[in-house]
Amino acid sequence: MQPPPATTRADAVFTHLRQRIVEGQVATNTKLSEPELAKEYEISRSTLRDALSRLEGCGLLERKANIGYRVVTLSTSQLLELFRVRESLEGMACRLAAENMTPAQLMELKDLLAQHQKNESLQQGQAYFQQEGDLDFHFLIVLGSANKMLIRLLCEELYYLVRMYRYQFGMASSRAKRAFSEHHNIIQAIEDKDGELAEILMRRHISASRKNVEKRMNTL
Amino acid sequence: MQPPPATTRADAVFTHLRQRIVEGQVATNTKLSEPELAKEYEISRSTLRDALSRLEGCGLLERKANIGYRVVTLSTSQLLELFRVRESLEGMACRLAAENMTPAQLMELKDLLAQHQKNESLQQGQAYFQQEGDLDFHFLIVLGSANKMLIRLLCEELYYLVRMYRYQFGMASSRAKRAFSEHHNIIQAIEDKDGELAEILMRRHISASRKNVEKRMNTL
DNA sequence: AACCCAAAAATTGTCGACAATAGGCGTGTT
DNA sequence: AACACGCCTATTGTCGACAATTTTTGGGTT
Repeated sequence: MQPPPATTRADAVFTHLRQRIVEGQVATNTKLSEPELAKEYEISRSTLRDALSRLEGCGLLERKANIGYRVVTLSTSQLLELFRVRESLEGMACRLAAENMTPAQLMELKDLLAQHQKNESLQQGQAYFQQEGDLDFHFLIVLGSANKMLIRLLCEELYYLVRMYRYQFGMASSRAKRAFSEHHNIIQAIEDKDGELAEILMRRHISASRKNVEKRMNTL
Repeated sequence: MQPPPATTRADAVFTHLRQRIVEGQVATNTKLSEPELAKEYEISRSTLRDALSRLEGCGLLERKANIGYRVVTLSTSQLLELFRVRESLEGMACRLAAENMTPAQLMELKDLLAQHQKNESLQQGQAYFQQEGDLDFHFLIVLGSANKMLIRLLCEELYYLVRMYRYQFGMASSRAKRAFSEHHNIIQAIEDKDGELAEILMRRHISASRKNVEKRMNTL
């Protein structure tokens, strides 16, 4: 079930660079020098460019003709834009998950929630794990939608951006407790096969996150 | 306001190939031979690969390591998946358009509708123009959302797929008249700055299209 | 000192060739 | 005849070098 261990050099560099960018080891808005990066990875520029073009496809890099690649900038306004996109897409994903999720997938989802509850009762301050766990939760629901296009858009494109924002803005969630209970209600709606409600709850869940960020932004 | 006339060779080939694929001149599910295509366009494989990787980013090509690029297959199930994605994304875009559209953009949108009305009253059977016109309508609304991420997802990725399906499945719309009136109501909601209603109407509009396709599929 | 212009340096775009992998073909065995 | 194995061919992955464009640098003028 693991992703195959990078059959090609470009693939390995792609994966590695993606992690570096997401974790902020390559600062946002940095212009990438192809000769420099190629030398660093000890590959040719062709191979590197292959990797870079894929990163562009993930929305992590931007490219201008005759100028080069640049790491995307994470502005607060774009973060809010991302929330809007997630609200709509994940809302739909949740509706479809309620209709299409297999019992095995649902069980996995409930296990994850139970695990979160344990973790939460053990340690309150582990914002990092909670955040990754939150993303796992959303991930499983998207997979449950059984809509390949939705899965590709969210899991292979937008979620890397989401992780990038979380790493760099590090929003320790004061919302953790409430978010957990929202997760619980969402699962209940899915279990009841109530797609309409599931969508509404997911949209509110993400919208509440967005408003939380907006509020935090305004106080700065 | 035109897109700049393809600064680079790869860009020109990208644009040209994209049109060929969208219009079905390169059949779906075709495996692309890099040497062959490079020879046809009289460019090197490197340049071609640059163009191909961008087409992959548009969702028009799929790539497997050590095997190559292949034109995506358009199945009816994937068409229905695409409708679901559009329903959620364009619903959100329409809500945001109601909030953010500039008066100039709104006027442009109303002009487009008026033009459609003239065309429709003149010639009924011009399904092709009606379809492109329909896409223009949706296009303008997405632009009005003022959400760059939404605009990129819809206008630079999904709409090429939409056009591809329309070319190949050629669904002459028996829904044209109703769709037109739905467009009218959507504009009204936007003009009233009623984002909530605008979203609902757009979702219904796309959902109705989806159901129309589903119905047609079942009769085959 | 600020500005503009030209030459130089560096970077991206493009090319053709070699290496590694996948697919097809023929042979041999059961 | 069907299947398995190994070779051969074709395609993709990777490389280094050249061409075109951009950026920097330096000098000259106002």
